[in-house]
Amino acid sequence: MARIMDAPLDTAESWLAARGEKLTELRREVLSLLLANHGPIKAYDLLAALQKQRPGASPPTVYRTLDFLVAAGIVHRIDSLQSFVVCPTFHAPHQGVLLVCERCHGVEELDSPLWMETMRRELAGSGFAMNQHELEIKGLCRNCQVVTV
Amino acid sequence: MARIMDAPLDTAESWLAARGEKLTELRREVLSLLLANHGPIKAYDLLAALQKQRPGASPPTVYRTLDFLVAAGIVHRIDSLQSFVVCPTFHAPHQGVLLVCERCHGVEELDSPLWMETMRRELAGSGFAMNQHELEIKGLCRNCQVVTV
DNA sequence: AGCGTAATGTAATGTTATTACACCACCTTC
DNA sequence: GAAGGTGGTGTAATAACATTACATTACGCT
Ligand SMILES: [Zn+2]
Ligand SMILES: [Zn+2]
Ligand SMILES: [Zn+2]
Ligand SMILES: [Zn+2]
Repeated sequence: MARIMDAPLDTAESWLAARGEKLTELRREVLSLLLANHGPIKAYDLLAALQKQRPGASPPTVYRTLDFLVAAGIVHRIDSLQSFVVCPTFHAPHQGVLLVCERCHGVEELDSPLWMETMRRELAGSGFAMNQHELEIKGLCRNCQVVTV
Repeated sequence: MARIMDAPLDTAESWLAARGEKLTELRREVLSLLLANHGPIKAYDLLAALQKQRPGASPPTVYRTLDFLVAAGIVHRIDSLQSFVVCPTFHAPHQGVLLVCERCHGVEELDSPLWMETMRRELAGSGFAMNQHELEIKGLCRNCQVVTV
């Protein structure tokens, strides 16, 4: 059961262990649901899914777990969608750019440290210290550019 | 009274007229409050301010007006702060980058079309059509870099 | 066993945003 | 100048998103 999800979960477990933290049963369930969703999910949708297997789950249950996973770098919060998505490369140091489609609400993560470094330098010139971990760019994904509707 | 605010309001009026839209009394009051605030303001804080001079104001009053002003390009919504800020250069075509300080929640708008064009091109390479009007970058402003607290 | 900290449960509340429908002002057309 | 359409606003209710505060449990350590 859920065999296909084991690898990322195990990776998360080691990743957390290296930080002195634990992937508890609750966290495992939440992360599993996040992975199963493919793409960003809203906190309350996640809560609804979680409640199917853990009836007592409440908003704090899911928000606490999300906060933890976000702090650990395993999950990213997408401000423009008020949603959460698993980072595809959380186990490796990276400077991801989150490409958020304004039409289908899909999110793609592009790792381009070189590009980020350029931006960082440009902005430093105007006295602003960019946070290199969570850059969110809105636009249209490849699919959504075609359809105008 | 409010003499200093007249110029931007008048500019907004002409700008809207050119689009076939009107700066009604309500919209004028809301925009005036936004201008008076300097920096981003939350919808419900704006509502509270508005209610002082317009007791019947309710959430739809302010959200409708904000939606209108955002659509007209006069106001920007800051996703990461769930706040709204007047665009300092709405009357001129521009491609602003919103530099959002994660500590003091200040927002600075940097107009750098050249830089934006570079980004647009880079991203187009990966099939993503960036929205050039609302790029939001998180980080620390000049003041907040000093203090670590 | 006794203690301290991390994790979770639970109830209530706070904050942000939308829906639905009523009403009015204004403009156009007949 | 009545009828009808549109845009703008009023009002009530509710939905959606997030946090606080406190109780309880799990678990490693002495
Ligand atoms: Zn990532
Ligand atoms: Zn899309
Ligand atoms: Zn602007
Ligand atoms: Zn600052």
